[in-house]
Amino acid sequence: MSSLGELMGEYAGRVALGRYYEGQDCSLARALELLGERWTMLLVRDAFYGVRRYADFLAHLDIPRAVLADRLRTLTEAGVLARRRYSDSPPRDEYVLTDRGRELWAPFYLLSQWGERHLSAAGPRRLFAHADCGTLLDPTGACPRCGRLAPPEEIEMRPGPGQQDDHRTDPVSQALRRPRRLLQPLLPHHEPG
Amino acid sequence: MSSLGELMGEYAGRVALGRYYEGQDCSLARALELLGERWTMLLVRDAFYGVRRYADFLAHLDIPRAVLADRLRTLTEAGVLARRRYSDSPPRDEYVLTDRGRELWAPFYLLSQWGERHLSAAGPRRLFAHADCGTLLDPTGACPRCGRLAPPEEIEMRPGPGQQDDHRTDPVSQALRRPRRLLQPLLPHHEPG
DNA sequence: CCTTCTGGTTCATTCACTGAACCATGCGTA
DNA sequence: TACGCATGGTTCAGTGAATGAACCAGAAGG
Repeated sequence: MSSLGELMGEYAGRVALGRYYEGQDCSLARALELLGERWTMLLVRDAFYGVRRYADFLAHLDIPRAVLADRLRTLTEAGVLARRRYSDSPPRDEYVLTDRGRELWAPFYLLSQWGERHLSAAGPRRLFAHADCGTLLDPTGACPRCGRLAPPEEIEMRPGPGQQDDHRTDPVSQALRRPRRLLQPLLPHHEPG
Repeated sequence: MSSLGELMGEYAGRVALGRYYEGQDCSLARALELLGERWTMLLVRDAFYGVRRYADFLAHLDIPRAVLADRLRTLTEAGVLARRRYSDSPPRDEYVLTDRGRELWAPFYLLSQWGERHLSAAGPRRLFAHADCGTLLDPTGACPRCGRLAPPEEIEMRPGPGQQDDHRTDPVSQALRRPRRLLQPLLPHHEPG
């Protein structure tokens, strides 16, 4: 349906509706053609939280199956996610963030913090701390103690005071309410790669 | 059609399709309900570039008029943009970023830089420099010389080597190809209040 | 009175998302 | 061998949102 080559190449006059911003010669428009469709950013967010499997995305997002399959395909073709086999005897694949995908942490964190400040009635639902030293990150995503931006691998997510607003009962949501390191697989179902 | 109150309040079971992510108890989902619709983020980007008037957004974005009117209404109700009268004798209004809107600079800049690194074939189309000292910003949006994040008011935008890929001929695009301070009105049409 | 500028609204068409049903593979076990 | 089930999809009719062209209205200006 869509490939990175198509995304980076010439597509003058080809598609007029939907995901493309043809006339916009702008890198933000390019990023939004990939990430700006409905559900896509939430899917990447879940990947940071450790969700890796089709069924787990489905349980946590209430996303239509067809849309989920399409988004996983698009993000994989764009090199944001990688599809990886973690089991052979039942053949099972998982989707994990690539380096390119992990670089999205900072913009996602900042956008989320903006939403927290301006659109959330209760307090923060999730808190993010630098796992190495236990210090809560500042609104820019930096660790105040270490004085540098914390990469997602070093971040621990904890429930915050607004967590009570989370009414979801699926197993994925329950797992995500416990303190956990970002990018770590959600459940000890398997030992990846 | 939508208000900030509606956005922040309870809307359990009310809307199932379109812009809302009902089941998602997450501040990123809240932010995306407001900003994640088609065209909305590009509109905010243009506001950072100094675009303020309906006709100028229209000329620069090739956005359907009905969608533009809807997005301006939604962003204004959410307090991201403010509608301001800048002329009485022909009554004219403009849309300017509020404090809340200007806080979106950092996430937008980071997302745009990500797109620049991974989805743009040519070099950067636009360069951003700290106007006070003339130094180019680093990929996090900080001024390497001053050692701090540059707020949008202090940023100058200049054409970069990838600028040649910009084929737009409308007056707004032409104005945006010249070096300019962010948030400053696009054309000296008027002296805003 | 006629035209232009600006900032919209209306509406038929087209496209994307939704949700429910269905399908295929590969175990596990009886 | 059959049955059941977990996983990861595809198909498709129905719905809602985006598109784009046409139309509209207020206020100058000539």
